[in-house]
Order: sequence, then structure tokens, then C-alpha cells
Amino acid sequence: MSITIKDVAKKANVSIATVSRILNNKPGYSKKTEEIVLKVIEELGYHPNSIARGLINKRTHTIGVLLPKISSMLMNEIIRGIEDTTHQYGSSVIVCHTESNGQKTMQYLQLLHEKQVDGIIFTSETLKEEYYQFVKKMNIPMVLLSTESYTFPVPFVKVNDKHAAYSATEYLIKNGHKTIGMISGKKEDLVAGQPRIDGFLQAMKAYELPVSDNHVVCEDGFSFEDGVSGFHNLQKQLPDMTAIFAASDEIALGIISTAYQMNIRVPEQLSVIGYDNLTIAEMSIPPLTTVGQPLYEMGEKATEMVFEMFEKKQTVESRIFPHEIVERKSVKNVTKA
Amino acid sequence: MSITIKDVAKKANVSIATVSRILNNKPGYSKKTEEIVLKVIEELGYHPNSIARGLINKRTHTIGVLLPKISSMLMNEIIRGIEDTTHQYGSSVIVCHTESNGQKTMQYLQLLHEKQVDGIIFTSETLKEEYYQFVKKMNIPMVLLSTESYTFPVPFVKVNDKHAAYSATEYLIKNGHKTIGMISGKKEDLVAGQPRIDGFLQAMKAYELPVSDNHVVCEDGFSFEDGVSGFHNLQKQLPDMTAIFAASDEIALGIISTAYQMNIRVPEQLSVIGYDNLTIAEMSIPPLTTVGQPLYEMGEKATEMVFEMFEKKQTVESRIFPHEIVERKSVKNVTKA
DNA sequence: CTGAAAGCGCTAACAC
DNA sequence: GTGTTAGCGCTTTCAG
Repeated sequence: MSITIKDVAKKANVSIATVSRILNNKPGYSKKTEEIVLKVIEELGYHPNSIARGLINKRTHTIGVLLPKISSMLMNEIIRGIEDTTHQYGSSVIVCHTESNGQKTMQYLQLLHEKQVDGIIFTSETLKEEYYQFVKKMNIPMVLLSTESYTFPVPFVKVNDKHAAYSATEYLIKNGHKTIGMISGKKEDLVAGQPRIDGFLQAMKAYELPVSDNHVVCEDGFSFEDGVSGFHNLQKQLPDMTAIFAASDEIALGIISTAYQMNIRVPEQLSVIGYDNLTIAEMSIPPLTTVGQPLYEMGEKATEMVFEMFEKKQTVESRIFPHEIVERKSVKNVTKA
Repeated sequence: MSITIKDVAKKANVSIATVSRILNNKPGYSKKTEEIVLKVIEELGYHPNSIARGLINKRTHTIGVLLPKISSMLMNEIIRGIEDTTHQYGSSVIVCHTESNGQKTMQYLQLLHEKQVDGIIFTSETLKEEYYQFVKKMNIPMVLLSTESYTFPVPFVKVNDKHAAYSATEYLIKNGHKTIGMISGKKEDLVAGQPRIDGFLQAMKAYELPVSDNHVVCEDGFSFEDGVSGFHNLQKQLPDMTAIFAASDEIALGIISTAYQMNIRVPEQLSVIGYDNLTIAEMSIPPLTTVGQPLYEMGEKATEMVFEMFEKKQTVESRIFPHEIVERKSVKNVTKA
């Protein structure tokens, strides 16, 4: 069928071992034979078969990335960071979007095992016991990205969500707001749910501002629609608020869009701060002030960690990345000068 | 190291051939041995090694997808369609984003060859001769997605861009607009550039509306920023226009955002129609009327085509998908009743 | 029904 | 420096 190392060996009048050596830069051949072989390779258009290689080396130069919903715009930057870096390591990535479905996730894990991937990046979702045990048996490195596990010893890279939420709230407070509401996504979300609420609450208390259950409303998720319904709910509970902290940019856009329809002007009458710093944050009207995470870099680092663990056969430390407040136009300063 | 078919065979007191047969449902074993073997597999937690399989079968159950920029939100839906479908076929996808860089693309092609992928989906970019020749030598199926080639016989799936642009323009015209401008992306883009301009021009002529060079401005790309600068340019050339056809949703958002800053109200004073129907189209203010493509389905179909070609060892026909006008709120009807 | 053995394309001892 | 050979984990003849 396809042309193999044997064909090259034959045509170059050397053994396949020699060809292999030249291909892999292992010592044991003369400059002259190298030239000949290289020429033959060129002529024949030979390309090594990495499947055969993988079988021997126990290394496939492939990693698997599990994502909940690829549609979430958040994932774009993360994947880019992962893919670029993986490519620099001479490897490639198999993407698996699990839709946050346990069964599907296990299927993918199975697949990745059979494909003998060198490592796994597990993204933005809770690491269930079942998953952990499976990967542990696979005996390959795994790192958590934009999520973390409190029960299993798996290194992660993420931002400190509670801290970031604190900063966002504090930003609102420092801009003079006193009655501040929050629209959260799914409360049960161990990473993006409660921690962000806690950060919000803590900031309010630190600045001795009133908070009650009425100040935060939890929706089903972090989408535009959740922002729409969340805003309606929050308005009933906290009609005199002047600012809202949204647990995601999509929620923030839902708020802005709904406010617009209700003739509430942002930021003149209502300030909004988001979370994520998606591309759309700068395309909204007004451009959205939000909490930014270095997503690309985080993807990059997670990838590096996987490869490092693969090489060293041991775990590495987790990384907490810094967040930042990206100031745009959706928050008004209301301090009385 | 890991547990292999041999271990299973030994523990079950059968030959590896028998285990293999059971694993692959090939005739030649009794119900009884099957039971035993299955039980041993369970106990040992055995998983077949698809690398070894691929070496023999010349089939890796992996396809490669080449994308220009994964960041473009357009890609999300497409990838989802591809990945979901690929998974249903029991295969997985390796994503490669080429950044539209020829050298990088060749590198990836090389990689995909070495990894012995079963097929390739080439997305949203011009298929250069070099690429075509390489894949031809690889002798695996390839299909073009959201692009097409006029010079090489590669099946494609896309929308008719010229036709879609015609529809969009016609929609504006039927809503009573007469002075209509267009902001195009890179004119040289063989797929999303000139064809859309042609569609625009043709519609204007069909309805006997005036058009000149002043009516269309070409930017460097299809981004938000291109929309911003494009709008400024177009305004100078065609100050009395009442509607704009934008060659992408991002361009449309750039227009809307700039118009907002200039106190031009959309759609009251200026109507805008986009192209792509991205998620953000419904999150903008006002929600964007745009040309929709069934991206998910297109990804799905392209994938099916690759597998069909792989099975049948022959090419398949191309598919033109229907587009639609997604009516939202950014176009105003200005017909005098 | 079942096993022995060859071999997929390549690497890694081990000889010469 | 270079060739020979034994596998990597699996499928697939071919005997029995």
C-alpha cells in the first residue's frame, strides 16, 4: 500500500535499522549514508507512520481535551491556547465535548484510553469520582482547567473565582454604588456558582453594605436567557439597586438587553459588570466592564503541565492565575464629588 | 505495562485469536467461551489498544479538521456538528487551526498524514494547489466545508454565497430601501468576498436601483473593527444611505456600535442586515436581522461525506445548503404605506 | 469451534 | 557504522 521504511531501505541499499536511526537522529551512521537515505526518502515521498511508532514507544503524541459545551464562547480562547501549545510540543489534540453528560464523558474517556492518549485536560466541569478513577487506572497525566477538585489530588489551573468576584463587587462599591444585586448562574456549580456568590457577599460585608437573600438571584445557568430572567427576578426583589454584578458576560448582556427594552439606560441608571471578558464584551452597547481571565495563557499552561507530568512521571503544582477588571463603559461612577 | 489481549487469553485459558474474535464479533467461538472471556475482560479491566488495531486495519478512526481561526465564532457550530457526528461514527477529530498560514497548514497536513487519519475536512479557506496535491498523495478522502475549489475536484458543502447576498439585499429592497450600501470583507476572498459583492450588485440591478463603486467598501477582513472602519468610510461615500448589507455579523455589530456612538439610531435611521447568524446576533441591541446558514448541519453532512467516501473509496457529490433570512429588529420597513 | 503463526511499520537491543 | 532480530498489541489466514 503506502510506502514504508522497508522501501526506503531497499532502494537505498541499507537496512531498515539504519533508516530508523537516521530518522530519529540516533548515532550510528555515516554522513554519506545519511545523504543517500535522505535523498531516497525525498524521492519516494516517504513519511513515517506514527501509529507504528506509538505502538512501540507507548507514546502517541496526542492529548485529549474534554469540554462541557464547545459552543460556550469561553472555550474558544482556551482551546486555542491548548491547541497552539500542543502543536509546539509536536503533538495534537483530540477534542471531546461531553455536553456535561456523565455517560458521554465516560464514553470519551474510554475512547481516549483506547487511543492511548498521552494525557488529558479536563475543562470547566466537576471532576466526578467515576472520571477520576478511570483516568487513574489509565495511568496518564490529567490536569484540570478552569475548574478544580476538592476531593481528588489533580493539579489544576484556574483563577480564584471568589477573589475575582470580590474584586468585581469592590469595583462597583468603589464607584459609589451601595445597593448592588448579583445574578448568579447555577448555585450548585462548585466552581462558578457558590464561590462567586461568596466573593460578592464578602465584599459587601467588608464594606458594611447591606445584603440579604434578596440581593442575589440564582438562575439555571450562565446564558443570555438566564440574564434576562434573572434581571426580571432581581428587579422585583431589589427595585432600587443601582448596579449588578453578573456571574458571566452572557448574563450581563441579557441584563443590558432587557434593561434597554425597559428603557432603563446602562450605565446612566444601572451599572453592570460581567465576568469572563468574552470577545462580545467589547462589541456590546455600551462596551462591557468585566472580569478578565487570561484564558489563552491558562490553556497554554495546562498543556505544559500535562507534558511536564508526562515526562517526569510525577504530578506538578497547581496554578492560580491573576484576574483583572477590564474597564469599559457599563459602570458609572456615582460618588458625589 | 498495561494489560493486553495476552493477559486475557492466559487467564481465560484460550488463545489470543479467540479473544480477538470475541472482541470483534467474528464467528468462531461458543457461547460458553464467550462468557468466560467476557468475564475475564471485565475482571481485568481490559481495553483494546486501538493503536495496534490501526496498524493492522489501516484505519485509525480519526479524522482531521483544518480551521483558519478557531476564534472566529462561526467555527463553534461547525465544529460541534463535525465532532458530534464523528463521535457517532465511533471516531474522533483532531483539530488543527492553521491561522490561514500556508506553512502551518502544510505542517498540519504532514502531521495528519503521519497519524494516518482516515479523512480530512478542510474549512473556510482557499484550497491551495500544494494542499491538494499533498492530500491527493495521502490518498484519503477530503471534503471542503464552507468553501469550495474551482480548480480541484474536491466535493464541498456550503451555502451559495452569491445567492444569499442577493437575498439579503433583496430583503432590504423589499423593505423599501433604495440607497443601500455594502460593507464587504476581503475582496480577494474567493468564497466570502467577491461572490457576496456580486450578489449585492445583482440584486440592486435587478430592482433597477442605482449602484456605483461608492456603494460598496471593502475592508481587510470580516471583524468588528472592519465594521467600524467600514462604516466610517461608507458614510463619507454614501451619506444618504438608509440601509447597509454587512458581509458578516461581526461587521454588522461594528456598524451598529459605531452608529450608536454617532447618535444614529438603528433601525430608525439606519437599517442593517448581517451575515452568519452567530449567537451574538440575537444578543445585540437591537437584535440583528441576518442571513443564517445551517452550520451545525453542514458540519454534520461534511462529516458524513468523509465517512461515505472512506467506505466507498470514491468521491461523492457536493451539497449546497439553503440559507435563510433571520428576521429580527435591525431592519426597518420604510415603504410609504 | 479453536490454536499457532505470520505480519502490520517501526524501534531497540545485540552482533559483527 | 551497519545489519539481524525480536517484539509492541493486535488481526487474520490456515490447520486441525
